[in-house]
Amino acid sequence: MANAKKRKTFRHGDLRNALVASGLKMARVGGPDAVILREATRQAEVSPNAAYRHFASQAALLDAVRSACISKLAAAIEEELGKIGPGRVPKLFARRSLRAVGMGYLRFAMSEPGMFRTAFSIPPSVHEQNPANTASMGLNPFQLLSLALDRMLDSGLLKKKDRQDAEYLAWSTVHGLALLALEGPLNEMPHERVLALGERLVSMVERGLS
Amino acid sequence: MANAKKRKTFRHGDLRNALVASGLKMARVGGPDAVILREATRQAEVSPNAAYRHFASQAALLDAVRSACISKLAAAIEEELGKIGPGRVPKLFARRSLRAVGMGYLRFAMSEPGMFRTAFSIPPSVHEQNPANTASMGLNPFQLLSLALDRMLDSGLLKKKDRQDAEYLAWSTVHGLALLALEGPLNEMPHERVLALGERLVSMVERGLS
DNA sequence: GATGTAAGTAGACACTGTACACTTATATTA
DNA sequence: TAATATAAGTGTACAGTGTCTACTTACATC
Repeated sequence: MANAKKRKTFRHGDLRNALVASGLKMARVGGPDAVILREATRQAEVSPNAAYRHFASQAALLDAVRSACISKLAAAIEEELGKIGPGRVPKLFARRSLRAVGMGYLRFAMSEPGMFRTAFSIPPSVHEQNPANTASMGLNPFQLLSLALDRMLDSGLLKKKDRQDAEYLAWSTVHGLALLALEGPLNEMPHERVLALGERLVSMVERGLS
Repeated sequence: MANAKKRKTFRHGDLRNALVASGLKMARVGGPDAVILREATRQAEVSPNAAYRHFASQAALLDAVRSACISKLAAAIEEELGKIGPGRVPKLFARRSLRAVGMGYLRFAMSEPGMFRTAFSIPPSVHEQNPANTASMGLNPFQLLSLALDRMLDSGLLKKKDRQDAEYLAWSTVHGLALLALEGPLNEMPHERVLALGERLVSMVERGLS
């Protein structure tokens, strides 16, 4: 935890990354409101104002932390996608893709609530292609969802007229459940039950979209 | 805005309500984070610590403000429910009820983002029957949704086996869309378009639930 | 009319973000 | 190599926040 090596040089060397790492740690534990600039500098054993050489404000630091969180989310979804086979039967493949995205999203929300809340705490533009938001496939969570929906379309499970804006409909459902469970009235519901609801939810989307 | 009558008595007389009213005003403009205790006391022309005679902490004040927000949401949903007729045709009535609840919810979120965000900023228990959360029908938003779903069940639109926990599924969808639009990546989407998506979403729920 | 108590005030403290002026050591250049 | 420009640190200070402790005021009650 504590940076073992006491800095002997005047320069820190990697302060920006150190601050983001500390911020991410705080976000993980307490969500966006827990990302506190002074604490980050404290952990880096640096004066508070040193942060201002790398971030214009604590909001800017939080921005960087948020990107890191979104990237972790993308990674979680990718992992879920990776679990399904190569997809010889198109319709099955498409259905499993959609399910993987939805459940990967929910599972991340349940296991990393702080990061999840941070990821969505402040409006980043959907279409902004921030490389920091992606994982190994180079796609952000939204784009991974689009991918799954395209598979639905290609396999004939989704009609062309229903494809438009389907991202938003699907996204709304899992995002809503995640937030109700994390910082909403369902926060006392056990995670397994939330995930079970998630399964029903994804099924509902599958049936309801077309 | 400014309380015209300068208090001549030592006692304020109605400080608790004044603080909640100020808090509500702040929440309306800036969401939960804008509810600032000292500012509330300032508006009431009272010393900061006077608040502590009525609230144990600023979190307690925020709690009261949140309840007020939830109550406003319930009122908005009730209004939407009131617009549909007395319901001679059961299935039509049920469908319209569900739609009214969903769209009332979304419309409130779009027109009163600050209050909406405040309403869901911190976990209140679902089942706690706080009278402060209800409007004229004595039902909180969740219970209004249950009512609509019961109408679906009674009219035969929903099978008994699908009725269980259907609240959570339906709620997730509109809640998710609302938050994506308010403080999520869809915050640049025009409100009319969000509401249009909402219509599709409610249809999806209707088809997907059963 | 004395007195207990609810509702206010006064002052202090730790914590936050951040502005301004300063210093230090590295990088660039003459 | 020596001079210097600059990036990356420090120190001090300030306003704003929530909240603790001790004091005061005036209403209610006996």
